This record gives sequence, structure tokens and C-alpha cells, in this order.
Amino acid sequence: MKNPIADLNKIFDSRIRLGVMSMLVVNDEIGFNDLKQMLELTDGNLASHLNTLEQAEFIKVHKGFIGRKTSTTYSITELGKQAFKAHLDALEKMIKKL
Amino acid sequence: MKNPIADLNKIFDSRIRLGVMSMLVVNDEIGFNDLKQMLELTDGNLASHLNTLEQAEFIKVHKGFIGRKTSTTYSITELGKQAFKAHLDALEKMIKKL
DNA sequence: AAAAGTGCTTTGTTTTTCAAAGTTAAATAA
DNA sequence: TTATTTAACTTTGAAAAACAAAGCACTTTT
Repeated sequence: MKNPIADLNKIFDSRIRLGVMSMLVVNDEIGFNDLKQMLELTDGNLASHLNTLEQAEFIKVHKGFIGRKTSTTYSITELGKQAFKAHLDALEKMIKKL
Repeated sequence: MKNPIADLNKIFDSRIRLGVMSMLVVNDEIGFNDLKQMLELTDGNLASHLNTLEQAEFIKVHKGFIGRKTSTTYSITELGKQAFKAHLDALEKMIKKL
């Protein structure tokens, strides 16, 4: 038998980062404020988790405008998709015995 | 839309506690040392996570003997089963859109 | 001009995690 | 019988992570 948790990605141990990724898998682009409201987070908390995901190159930032208002949105990268899928696969392997 | 991570159980944010539970769901009883080896943990680390799960009444301890050697084993409680299942359901809801 | 929104960064506290060492008690080896 | 080992912890302390709150730069709305 092998260690069932070894294949889980440390980055996704955080429920918040897990939530961000799960939202970005199904939405091509999501704004900072939408994430903030959906996940019920403070600005700083969200920003730092987004930063972690960005450092890992699991998400990408897009700074743009809606009209003349700044608007920052985020999207998942290919690497992010792969890593997230691998994590879910590892999770499934742990629990599929049910 | 509602917060997708709100229904995740904080206790299962930890990969280690998640691993313990996933093992206890499929095995009626597991020994301290078996858990330790499977999850590759130090005594103290495992003991403290087991303690957290016990405080929550998600697992139960059985102190016994193998021959005349002490042997501590752990099993999942009904409450533990329910909580774990609820957590997995919440996880699934987050990601089933895939 | 004042107030408010966006998207951060910085600061500092609290919480969590973890390894290492110490502990107790029994078992076995010397 | 003394020493060592194993099991299963507890305690200690340090490092890492999470988080809220405040500050900031910029722009828009009032």
C-alpha cells in the first residue's frame, strides 16, 4: 500500500484556493470582486491567495477596463488545469473505495 | 449563487486528517503504527491530528493488547462517517460541474 | 470637493502545523 | 537485574499559514 495523501497538491490544501480554482475551471474569467463576494473574503485575504496561485502559475491576471473603470480578472492556465485535475484524481483515489 | 466552500468542514482541510478518515472509512480498525507508516508521519504529529479527530468525536480509540503488548487502534464513529460524507458531498458539488 | 469603489500591499496577530525531545509503561535482550 | 527497545503519547518551541484591518493609489460618482 502507498501513502494516500502523497499525491495531493499542497497548494490545494487551502479551501480558498480550492474554491478559486473550482470557479475558474468553469468560468473563463472571473473578476476580483466576484471572487471576493462568492467566497466571502476580505480584499487582503483573497489577494494573497490569488498571489499564491499566480506564483505557481496556476492562474493568470488580466488588468483591463470596463468602460473607464479598472477591472482585474483572473483565469486558469493550462498548468493550473492539469494540477487541479491531478489533485482531484488523487482525492478520488483516496475516497473512491466508498 | 452561493459560497461554494462554506460547506467544507474545517477539520478536513488538513490532508492528514483527510487521509486518516479515508482510511478509517474502509477499514474497521487501524493501529497507530499502521497509520503512522502509511501517512509517513512522526508520532507527535499523528497523535495530535488523531486528537483533533477524537475531540470532534469523529473517531474512537481502542486501547488493547496484541498478546501482552499494548496496541492502540482507531475506528470511525457514526458522526465521523456523516461528517466525512457531508464534506465529500460539498467537495463534489464544487467540482462536479467539470 | 467629498465620498466611494477597485485592487492591492503592508502590518501584526492568531491559528495551525510539525518536528524533536521527553515520558510512561511494558517487553525483551544482555 | 540492568539495559534497551517499542508503543503511544505529551510537551515544547519554532516555523508557516491564514487572516483582518489599515493604508494606499487611482478613478469615478455625487
